[in-house]
Amino acid sequence: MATKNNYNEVFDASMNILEKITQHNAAFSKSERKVAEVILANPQTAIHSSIATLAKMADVSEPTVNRFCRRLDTKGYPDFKLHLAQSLANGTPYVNRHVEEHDGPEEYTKKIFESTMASLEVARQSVDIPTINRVVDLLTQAQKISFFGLGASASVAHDALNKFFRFNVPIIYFEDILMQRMSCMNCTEDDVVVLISHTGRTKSLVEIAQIARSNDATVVGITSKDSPLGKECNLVLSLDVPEDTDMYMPMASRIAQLTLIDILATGFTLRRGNKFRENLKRVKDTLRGSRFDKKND
Amino acid sequence: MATKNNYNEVFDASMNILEKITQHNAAFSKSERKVAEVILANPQTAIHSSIATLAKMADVSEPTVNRFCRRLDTKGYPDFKLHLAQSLANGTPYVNRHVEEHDGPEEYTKKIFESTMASLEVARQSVDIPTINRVVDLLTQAQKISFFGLGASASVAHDALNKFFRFNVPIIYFEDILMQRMSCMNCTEDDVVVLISHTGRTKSLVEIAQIARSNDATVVGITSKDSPLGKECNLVLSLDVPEDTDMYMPMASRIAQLTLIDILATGFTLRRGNKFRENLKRVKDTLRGSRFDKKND
DNA sequence: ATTAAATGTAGTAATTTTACAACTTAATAC
DNA sequence: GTATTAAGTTGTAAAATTACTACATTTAAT
Repeated sequence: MATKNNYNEVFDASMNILEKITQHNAAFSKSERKVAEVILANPQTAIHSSIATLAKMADVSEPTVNRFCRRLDTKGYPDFKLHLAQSLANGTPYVNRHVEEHDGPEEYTKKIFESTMASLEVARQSVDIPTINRVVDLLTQAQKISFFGLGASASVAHDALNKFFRFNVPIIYFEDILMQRMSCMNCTEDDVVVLISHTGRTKSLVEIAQIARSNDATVVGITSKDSPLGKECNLVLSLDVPEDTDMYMPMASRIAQLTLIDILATGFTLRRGNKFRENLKRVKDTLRGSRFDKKND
Repeated sequence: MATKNNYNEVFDASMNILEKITQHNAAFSKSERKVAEVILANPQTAIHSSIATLAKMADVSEPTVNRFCRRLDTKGYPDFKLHLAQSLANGTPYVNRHVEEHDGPEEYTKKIFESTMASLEVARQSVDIPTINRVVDLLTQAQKISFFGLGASASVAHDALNKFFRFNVPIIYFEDILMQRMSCMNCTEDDVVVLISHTGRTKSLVEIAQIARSNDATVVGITSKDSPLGKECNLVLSLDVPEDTDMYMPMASRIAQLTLIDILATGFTLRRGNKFRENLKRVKDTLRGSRFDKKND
């Protein structure tokens, strides 16, 4: 029981207290709302104030502030301050992170960095570790690995090619739909096909999944679990990243997918051990010839 | 002088307290080190403990804990707890983020996500906003935009193609070195060439920069400022992301580059205004035909 | 052996929390 | 419509917890 509570505590800590305050607003009493306003107006001041100062600022009594804290599932005022401090630490994630029309370069740069980091955090929490482990297992045992994606996900597949190519394993990558199909028709049961699609609704990718499976290949989907593509896959690595629909471009999901590729590549090298690490180093060294030496410029 | 102190305070605040503890280790006294150990061993417990409990855990007296806090430039124990809470909120960035040989899937997944987020934070702080603004300016006025990269940066260029293609502006993208060269020979002064390279030492890319400039095109480098490539560019967008050399693969830098592409694309649409937004929506709508409808599955 | 630094003890000050009383509001009966 | 009561809200004052200060003691260094 103590463990369970502890877990919940951690979970709550990851949730933003400031958002919680705004959401909880209706359930507050008149005086509690006064406290909420003062805190939301200047959270930075709040964490450096004592309960007495804050009570004065909100023009309420000290116990009211205390009751306010408890209503938000904190142990009391000091605990509330701790939660508040954590919320403020995460690059002010309570403010609107969506880019707006009148935003200048400073604003949109900040917002995009922050929303990207936020979606990585979400992705991290949603990703299923056992599945990652199984996929790494499959990849290390595969005789041939294919990476296919279309549109924005094509560049993710491209990146996967770049990474896995260094492992000295046969890697297949095509942008062309027909080539992808033909390649899958030649699959065997020792092959792994990784299909990348944020929505999981791209028709030709779903078809490719079917072709690959009918040839006994193992199909891994980096896509949404309940999508048509997801249903056709042997294993699905899903990333619950809320997509920024404002911009009509997949941004956050693609970064999360790339990070997942990094993770798979890392898992791959770790599984293969030191011998393979040396191989990586050798591949890197061969690139030297095409580069300017660091010391000669 | 007051300003300078203020700046340092801001700097210190943004700096992780846990890292500060480890770095400061030499300056601690014997008992203070005991306190440091207890906190580093279990920071989550520390923020929920009173000064008395913590003192007992470290087997020292309460004032020692208090002195320990002050030595780290905090006002006292409660203030220290606030800083500690903030540090823990940022995805525990104090722990060793480098993947190690014996790491299991849970560990390396966590570490890669965290190090990716951390490098985005570093990138965000290092990026030069006025340069971004100028690059967006150039891109909106360009008659033709080219994106070139090699190796790992090729997929970044690929991604840029995907994004900017939707803007209905002539976009050039080649993976082939010779095609890149030929393309640059046909440049005019209204063209913008964006070259992507983490190291900035890839010979053929430097040559391409020279060719493009000799044809009066504007060359933008997403690369390191002092690199051979950087020196050949009209404008350089540098991202000071410390690369993970352990894995012999560029990971963090590429994510930062992609985020930068997102930012440029966003800046581009914002500059072009609403008329262009509609165009984006149109491009997105045409994709519908190749997709399974969300309601029909 | 002397001095400076480090650590702990005990008392004090600050802060938070609790218990209870006063007040407000809303609902029901008259 | 007014009185009555009950539930909920807010504040006061005292208790409990927590953190801090001054000073004494110990430890280490020269």
